[in-house]
Amino acid sequence: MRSQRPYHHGDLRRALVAAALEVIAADGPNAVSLRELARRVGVSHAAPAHHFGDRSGLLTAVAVDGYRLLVDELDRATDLRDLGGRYVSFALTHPAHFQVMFRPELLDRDAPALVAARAETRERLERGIAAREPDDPRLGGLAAWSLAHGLATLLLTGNLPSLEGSDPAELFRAVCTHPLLRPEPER
Amino acid sequence: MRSQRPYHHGDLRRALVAAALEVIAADGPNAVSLRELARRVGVSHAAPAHHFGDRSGLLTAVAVDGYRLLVDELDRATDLRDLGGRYVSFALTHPAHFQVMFRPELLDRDAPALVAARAETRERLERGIAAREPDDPRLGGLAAWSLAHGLATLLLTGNLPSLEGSDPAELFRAVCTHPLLRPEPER
DNA sequence: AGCGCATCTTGACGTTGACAAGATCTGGTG
DNA sequence: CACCAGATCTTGTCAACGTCAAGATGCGCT
Repeated sequence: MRSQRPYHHGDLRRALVAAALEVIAADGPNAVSLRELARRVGVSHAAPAHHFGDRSGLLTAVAVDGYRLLVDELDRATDLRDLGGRYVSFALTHPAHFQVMFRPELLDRDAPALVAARAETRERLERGIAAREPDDPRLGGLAAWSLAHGLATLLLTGNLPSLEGSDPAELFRAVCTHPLLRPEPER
Repeated sequence: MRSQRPYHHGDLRRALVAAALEVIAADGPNAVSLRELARRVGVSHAAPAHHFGDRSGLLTAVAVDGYRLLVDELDRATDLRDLGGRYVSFALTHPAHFQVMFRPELLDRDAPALVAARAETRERLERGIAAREPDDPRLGGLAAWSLAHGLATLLLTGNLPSLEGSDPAELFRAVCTHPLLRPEPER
């Protein structure tokens, strides 16, 4: 935040990620342009390339950042239902991160930092499931994750306009409890 | 499929949508370039603009196409669980359509054809819910839609590699029945 | 036969991602 | 303290893209 910009920005990498998050939150990930981010931050058009290689490198950094935040959030969960609530809540408080995290074609799929961050997240989810459903965590995990992820995605894509203002965690809890998801009665 | 291309293509609109679907299925929606589609189809670089206006117009046409196909599929459903199964199944057999349908920032949100197609789809979903849960279809619908949509999305984004080959409808049925989603016992 | 309009082409402009080569600064070694 | 190696950033360039404007072509209706 200096009036005269020195030759070295000092914290360019972080600044670019922050700028990218703003753009994504406003207009989605495809609106992200390396050149415009550079302009916003006040560096030359090719400066971002040095830190991220290319566009997908930048978005990968955003995704990694997101996975780290999500892990922090999930670590605070007390039980499985709370875990799901926090998952949905994270998606809505960090929509830019969440979108990028689940758009693999935008990312460097095999970047070590990304696979590590993803593995860490998955471990948290599996741990939450295993605590509740020790016998067959696979199917249970799938059910819980699908429900939370679907709710989050539908909310984020504007498909549930009537629920726009609701508390996401509360919503997940309600949906989770709904009798509809119980096994169908024999007919 | 003629050796000499006449001045008028004859079915350019449909051909462009088909080409777009190929590209999307291969590399995602951002990989769609009007110029490359034109090249594939054998017309000049500005021909697509006449039919779709701009890029988002083309993708909107793809989305509308997708909603129509989805409606056709959902109309075949016998009960609610079948409806969900068909939803997930559609997502995996028409991944290109599905992706675009749920990426609002790529579309002309208010295009009449789009809002009509979307309304028609939503009506099918609500009808399926109301048949099972006549009292409070809102929450039940949310639960079922979230579960189906989440499962579909996780499968499509490669987050469930171990389930890659499975039958989607079968998966939905299993997930739907899983006791995890029953109300938690009092503690 | 001929006209109007939808369809398609050609050409141009500004923007972007990516690459290459050079400028500037920083931290550590002598 | 002098100085160098490498990290950081700039400048210049290229092909590709979306979009617009203006012109060419041919279909179908009268």
